[in-house]
Amino acid sequence: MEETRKRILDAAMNVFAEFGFFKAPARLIAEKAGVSKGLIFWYFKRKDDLISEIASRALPVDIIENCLSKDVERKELLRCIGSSYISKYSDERMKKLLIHSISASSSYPLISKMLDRSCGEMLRRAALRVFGKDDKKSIIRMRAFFGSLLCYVLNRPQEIEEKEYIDEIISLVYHEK
Amino acid sequence: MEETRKRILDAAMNVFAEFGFFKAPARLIAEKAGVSKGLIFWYFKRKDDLISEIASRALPVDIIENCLSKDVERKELLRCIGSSYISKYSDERMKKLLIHSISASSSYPLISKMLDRSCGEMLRRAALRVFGKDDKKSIIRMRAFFGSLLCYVLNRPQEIEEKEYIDEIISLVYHEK
Amino acid sequence: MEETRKRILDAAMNVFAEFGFFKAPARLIAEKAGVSKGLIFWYFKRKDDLISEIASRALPVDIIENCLSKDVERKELLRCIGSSYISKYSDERMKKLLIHSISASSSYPLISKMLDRSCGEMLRRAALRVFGKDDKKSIIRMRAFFGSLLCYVLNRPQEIEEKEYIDEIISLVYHEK
Amino acid sequence: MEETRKRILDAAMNVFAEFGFFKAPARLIAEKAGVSKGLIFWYFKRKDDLISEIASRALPVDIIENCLSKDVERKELLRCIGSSYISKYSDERMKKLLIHSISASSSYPLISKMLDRSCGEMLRRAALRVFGKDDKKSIIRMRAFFGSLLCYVLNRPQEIEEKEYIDEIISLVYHEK
DNA sequence: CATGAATGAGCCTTCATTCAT
DNA sequence: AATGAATGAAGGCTCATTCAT
Repeated sequence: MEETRKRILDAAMNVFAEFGFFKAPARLIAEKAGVSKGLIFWYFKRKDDLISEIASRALPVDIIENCLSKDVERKELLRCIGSSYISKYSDERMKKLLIHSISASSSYPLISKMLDRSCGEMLRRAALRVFGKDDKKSIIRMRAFFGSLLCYVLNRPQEIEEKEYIDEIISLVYHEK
Repeated sequence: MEETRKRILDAAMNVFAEFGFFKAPARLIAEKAGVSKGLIFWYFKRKDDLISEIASRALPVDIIENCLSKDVERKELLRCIGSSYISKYSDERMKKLLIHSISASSSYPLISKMLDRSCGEMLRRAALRVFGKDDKKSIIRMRAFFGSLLCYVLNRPQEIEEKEYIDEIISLVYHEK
Repeated sequence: MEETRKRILDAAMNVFAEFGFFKAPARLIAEKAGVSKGLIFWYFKRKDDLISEIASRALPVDIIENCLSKDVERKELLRCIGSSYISKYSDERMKKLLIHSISASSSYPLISKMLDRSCGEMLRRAALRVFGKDDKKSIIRMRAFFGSLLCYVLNRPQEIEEKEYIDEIISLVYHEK
Repeated sequence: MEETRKRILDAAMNVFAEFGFFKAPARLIAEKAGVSKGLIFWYFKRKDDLISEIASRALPVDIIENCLSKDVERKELLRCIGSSYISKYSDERMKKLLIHSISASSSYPLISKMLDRSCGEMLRRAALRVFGKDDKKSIIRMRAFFGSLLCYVLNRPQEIEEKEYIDEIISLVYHEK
C-alpha cells in the first residue's frame, strides 16, 4: 500500500530528525510507524535508500525549483524563495533533517550532488533572474541571501519577525548602490 | 604522553571528517594514529568525549572570540572575522567537521550550547562593535554576514577569490543606505 | 519460538554452571545452543536477564513451595523437602548453579530477595508445619536441617546413601529430647 | 615492602567481597589500596594468584586446623569450631568472600582442593575427636553441624543469639539418644 | 504485503597484563 | 619498588539485513 510507505517515511523523518541518520535504528522507525521492522526493508531495499529519499526532501531544491518555475522576477523571486524557505524550515523536524542531510552528504554522493546543484546551477539561474545577470557580484549576493536564510533557520532569533527579516535581507542584497 | 594524545586527536579529526562522528569506528582512528584501540580510551574515557572535544574545536567560537578580543572595530572587525573564518574552513577537514558538529549538536547538549552561544551572545557583541548598536537591523546584518560566510565555505565557488567575496559581503552588510 | 528459548536457557545453564555467571561468554552459550550470538539477545534483552532467570530456577524456592503446598506435616514434610532438595542438586549442574547464584546474589537484588525469602519467611512456615510452632528452637532446627542438606550437596560424601543421610538428619532435628 | 603487599591484599578483599572475584577490576583494587595498578602485578604475578591467596584465607580451613591443634575434645571441640566459625564470618566481608570462594572453586583447582580437604579429611578428624569414632553416623552429624553453621552465617537470623544457636546445634548433634 | 525470528558483522568498552622509565 | 602508558583479546550488545512463513 502506498499509504504504508508514507507512514514509514513519516516515522523515519521523525526518528532521523531526532537521532540523526546514523543513530536511528530501523526498529524505532518501525515502532513509530506501527509496522514490523521487516516491512521497512520491503519498501526500501536498504536503509540508505530511505536516507537518500528523505535527504532529498529535506534539501531546499524543491523550493528553488518551484519559485523559478513561477512567473516572478527580481525582488518578487527573492521574496518567494525567502518565504518558502523559512516556511519549510520553520518545522523543527525539517530544519534538523536539513542539517543532517548536509552532514551526511559526504557519505552519500547522491545527496552531495543535489547539494551542489542547489548551490551551483540553481543559484546561478536564480541570480540571473533576480539581478538580470550572473556575474560574480550577483552570485555573491545570491549566496549572501541564501546564507542569511540558512543562518536564520539554524538558530532562529526570538525577537525578529520572519517578514521583517526577509525584507531586510532582500533590501541588503538587492539595493542599488 | 601529551604527544600521543595529539596524535589520536589528529587522527580522529581526519576520520570523523571523512565518515562523520557516528560512522567512524574507533578501530580506524587507532590505525591512523598508529596506536592500539585500547589506548584511545585511556586518553578519552568515552568516544563521546573525543567527539565533544573535536566538535568544540570545529565550531567558529575561537574565531569570534579572538577577533572580539582584538582592538578592531567596524569594517576591520568584519574583515577579521571573515578572513579568519574562511581561512579556518578552507581546510576541507575543518569544514566537514563544522557541519558534522552542527548536525551532532542535537545529540550533544554541550555542542548545542556552544552553538547557541556563537549565534546568540557572541553575535550580539559583534553587532555592537561593528554597527555601534545591537538593534534588530544590526543583528540581522550580522546574521547575513555569518550566513554568507557559512554559505561560502559550505560550497566554495570556484571562480570567486576569497578577498573579493569578503569585500563584497562587507560592503553589503555595512553600507550606509 | 519457544523451543529456541529453551535451547538457549539449557545451554546457558551448562555454560554458567561450568564457568560461573561472569566468566561465561555469550558466544559460548550461542555455540552450545546452536544459535547465533545475536539471537540470545533477542530472547533475553541483556545477559543479566538470563542470569536472573537461571538463578531463580537454581535456588531451592520451588522445592520448599512445592512441599509446603502438599498435605504433609512433621517428619513427612521434612522428608519431602529433604529428598526433593537432594534430588534437585544431585544434578551437578544444578548444584553449581546454586552456589553461583548465592555468590551472585550480592550483585543482583532480585536474587538476593529470593534467597532471603527462602531463608526467612519460607523457613519459618516450614518450621511451623514441622514442629507445630516457630519459636527460636524450631527455627534453629530448621536451619540445621537446611544447612545439613546444603552441606551434603556441596560436597557429597561418597560412602553415605541419600536415604540414610536424610533419615539421620531428620532424626537429629526432630527427636524429642 | 611487606606492608604494601598487605595493603593490596586488604583492598582486594574489600573489592572482591563487594563485586565477586570476576567483576572486580584490578584498577579498583589499586585505587582503594592507594597504589598503582602495575604494582599489584609486581606483588601478585597474576590476578588469579591474588584470588587464590584470598580464597584460601576465606575458607574455614584455618579454624578447623586451629581447633584441632588445641587440646580440646567432644563438646569443647564443637564449641571451639562453632564460635570461631561464627566469629570469623560475622565480618560481612569474610562471609561474602567465603561464598565467592566456594563459587569460584569450580574454576580454581587449588581452591577446590582446599574445600575438599575441609569437607573430607578434616571433617573426619574432627568427627573422630568429637564422637570418638568416624563412622557414617558421626560423619553425618559433623556435616549437620557444619551445615548449620554455614546456614547461620549465610543468612544470620536477627532474633537468635550466637551462643544460643551454638548451644542448640551442639546439643542437637551431640546428644545421646 | 506483512511478520518477526534469525544472522553476522562490527562497535564501544573493559581489563588483565606488560614494560619502559 | 613503583608508575602509568600501552597493548590486545574478548565481551556484551546493537543493528541492518534476510527469509521462512
